Amino acid sequence: MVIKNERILDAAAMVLSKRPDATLQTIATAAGVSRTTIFNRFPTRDELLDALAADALQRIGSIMALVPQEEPGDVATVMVEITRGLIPLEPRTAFLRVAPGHRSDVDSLWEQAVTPLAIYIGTAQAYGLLRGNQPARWLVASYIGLLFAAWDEVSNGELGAAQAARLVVESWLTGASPTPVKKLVE
Amino acid sequence: MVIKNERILDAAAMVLSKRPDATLQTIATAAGVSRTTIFNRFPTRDELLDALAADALQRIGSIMALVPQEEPGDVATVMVEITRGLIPLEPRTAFLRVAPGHRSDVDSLWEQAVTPLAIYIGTAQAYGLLRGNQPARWLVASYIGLLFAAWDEVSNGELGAAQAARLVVESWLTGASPTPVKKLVE
DNA sequence: CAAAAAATGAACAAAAGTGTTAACTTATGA
DNA sequence: TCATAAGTTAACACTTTTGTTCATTTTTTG
Repeated sequence: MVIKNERILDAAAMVLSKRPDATLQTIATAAGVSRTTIFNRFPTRDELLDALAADALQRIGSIMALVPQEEPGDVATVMVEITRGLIPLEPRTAFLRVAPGHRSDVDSLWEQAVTPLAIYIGTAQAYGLLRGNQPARWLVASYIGLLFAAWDEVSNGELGAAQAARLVVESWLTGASPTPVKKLVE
Repeated sequence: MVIKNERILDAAAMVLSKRPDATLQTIATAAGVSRTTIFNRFPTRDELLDALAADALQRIGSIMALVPQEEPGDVATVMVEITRGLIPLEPRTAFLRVAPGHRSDVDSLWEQAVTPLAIYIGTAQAYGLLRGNQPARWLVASYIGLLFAAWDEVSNGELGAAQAARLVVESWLTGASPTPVKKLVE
């Protein structure tokens, strides 16, 4: 019954993203499961949080792994693709920004999950496809910042997933100024 | 001795931004103060958090209030100005993204603090100074997202305050593409 | 249908955190 | 310097949460 684990993780991710200090009872109720069952699956609270973080980072990593590592191709196309993949992850990953009590290596795991994107952005800069007068690190951070903003808007119901993905890439690439430099794909 | 209140709020903001579930003992230690003293100043934990949130939102609101409400002027200049004001607020405000247990009206107070910017952005759109094909709400959200990203980079020591402010506005206005539409002020 | 596996509820101990109180010490200022 | 205010330590009761145990019920599956 691995399926019930999913229900627990699902509920935990949802509840914790709103209340990082939520109790196991709250999570159990949200999962439609008794508190004892959670302890059967995850011996301690921390292990639940670990599993949750590992799962979330794995999901993010597997999307990030889709970016090409050799030739950068068309940046807009690539970014739209991964953004479309990342946006729907929100329910299971948004808590990462918030929930405490994780293992301390969460930061380095995050860094690791994002590495393919960082490499890609560095390469694209080298090809002159992204501006060279900003640190590659900032280009990554700003993209993630926009992704988080989009996650919020989607979870608020202010944006749909497809629209959000488009806005993130549009904003990240061409900003808020009128008459963008070039048209985005699609 | 209002000054000691400041030390407590300072420490609380710092500690809570890293660990939203930090105990009062942790905060007290970080403030170099005994736990009892905190209770003398703030009768309950929630009241401390309330005071902290109110202070943080007031700081943000007072910077946001600087944007012109009539003629939009030069958007880049305006955005650089408020961003320069917002970046240094990080130590006292970053916890807002994270710390739970606040009064439930924190969201609406946040909305309220950001309203001047939202109005400004709407006006600038109407003047054709910002792209019209994105919801004003997203233009606000994306700016905030970039601001948060910059807060992180500054608190990591990856960026200096001045550099961060410049990057936020540059990214928000013109994005990551090469050959920006127009040069930013300064 | 019957056996096995899993989930539940209830009760309990242990730990951690909040909030209170009181006696003691340090700082402040008239 | 003396009186007052403020801060500290220590102890305590209370509450909440975690984690455990076990008897009972439900679900799965052969």
